[in-house]
Amino acid sequence: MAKASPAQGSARQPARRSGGAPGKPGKPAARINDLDAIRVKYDKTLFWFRRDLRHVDNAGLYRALKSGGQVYCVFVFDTEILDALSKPHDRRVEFILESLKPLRTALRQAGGELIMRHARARTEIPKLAQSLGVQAVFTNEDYEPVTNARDRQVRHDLDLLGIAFHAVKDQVIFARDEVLTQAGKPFSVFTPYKNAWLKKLGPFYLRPYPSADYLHKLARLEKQDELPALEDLGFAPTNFRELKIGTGMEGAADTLDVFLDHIDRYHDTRDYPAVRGVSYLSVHNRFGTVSIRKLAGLAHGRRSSGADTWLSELIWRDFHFQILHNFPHSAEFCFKPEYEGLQWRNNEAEFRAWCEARTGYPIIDAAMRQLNSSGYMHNRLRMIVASFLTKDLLVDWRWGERYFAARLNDYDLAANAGGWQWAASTGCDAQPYFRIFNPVTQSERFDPQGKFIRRYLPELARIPDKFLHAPWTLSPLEQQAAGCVIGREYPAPIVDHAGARERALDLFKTVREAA
DNA sequence: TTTTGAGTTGTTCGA
DNA sequence: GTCGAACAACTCAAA
Repeated sequence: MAKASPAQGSARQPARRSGGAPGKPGKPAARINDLDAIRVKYDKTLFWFRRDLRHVDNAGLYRALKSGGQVYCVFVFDTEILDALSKPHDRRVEFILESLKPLRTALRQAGGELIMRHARARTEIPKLAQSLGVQAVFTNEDYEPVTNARDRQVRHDLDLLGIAFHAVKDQVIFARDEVLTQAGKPFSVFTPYKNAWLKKLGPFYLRPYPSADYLHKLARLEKQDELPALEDLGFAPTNFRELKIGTGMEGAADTLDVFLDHIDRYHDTRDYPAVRGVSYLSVHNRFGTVSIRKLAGLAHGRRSSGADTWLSELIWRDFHFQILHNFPHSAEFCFKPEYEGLQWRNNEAEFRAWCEARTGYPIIDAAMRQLNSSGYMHNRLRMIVASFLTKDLLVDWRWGERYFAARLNDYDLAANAGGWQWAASTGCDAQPYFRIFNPVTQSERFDPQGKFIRRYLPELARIPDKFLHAPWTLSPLEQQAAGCVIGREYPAPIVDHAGARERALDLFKTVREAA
């Protein structure tokens, strides 16, 4: 790698780069994605871990290590984030804690240390940077409005202290404005975005950042920070341990190994929640315990229909990130403004029934039990329950989005809001409003033997397969025989789908006519 | 500027 | 049971 003097190319020297005026679309600050573009040298830097809990192939950590002498590492349990969670039960806090342990071990084995803080990150980072006497803070960039605002403030406050702030692309292949239409505008339709994404992809973008090769540059610390206990953070244990979710890089690697055995069948098996068809890597993507470059590289190199379909899902992830960045209102408002006029029914009791798995539709209730008991829900089921809430019950997609936000281990604002708006037909590239999932048909098609339903709804164990998807169609006598009387052991359907479908079509029609 | 082709994941109805 | 059409035109992106 060519060594460049700090003076070289000072016009685009990242240390002096401004954060950009908030709200002003203009030209985004340049990002350093180039392995050879590291020009600025520092004596001491601080690397701030966030949703990138790995020391291998970590772009920001690599840049920090290559940029100078000693690198301190910190993880902040950000009270601004933790206080927004519903305490005291949140499996994600446990996932993070468990993933920090091996990360810290790896840093220690290389002679470094992971500084731990439980504080407001936006004030703690400048404070820590100053007390350590570093010249720069490195981190991997985030794409959500709230984290963007936090990072702008950190950048500003560090600037006042004369400390540089470098936010590096790490969690996506292409960020923000890297894939644009020929007119230079962001895509809002997935397929042309995907085509442009694939066209732009080259080995360069899949190359790993060899951060692990430079850990000898980690700064030594006299004092070792203890990991906070769950209770110190204001949380109590959940059933997280029983779930046996692999954590840290090792958990991600194990999960990936299993997936690679069946990735070529992904296209054919991914829609069946009773089958191990999907990757189960979403939580690792969320917390960065695996590198997206590694995943995309594996999928791209595989050349099977299964791998291609899975790569599409990874591209969807980038797509949602860039949509949120370019259309930040879409996290809270309908992407298509005319749909703000929808008169949602928003019946609280029906919403509670949906949350608590009491809708009387087995596939919906089984899915919601999976979510409530594990923090995970199969992708096909996410679509089915989202369609049911927004179309059958006519509950505002934001209610469902917030509920998922509170429960999903892999929750990510960009993908979650995008997915809900897709299901509600209010989003960019959403499904047509008349495409309304039939919960019984979907159940019959994707859980034909009811294996998934029976796993989560033992009260339906003895209902014959044929009737499992719509148990109310069983005669009262047969219900008795199966030990499951509708209205007693299992609720009657909260709504008649055929009628609800007509109701939804009418409602969406009023908006279209008003537009 | 105009034209053209295409658009994640579905359902229902009637022949 | 199988198949095509209707659902609704509309907007995006590229040529």
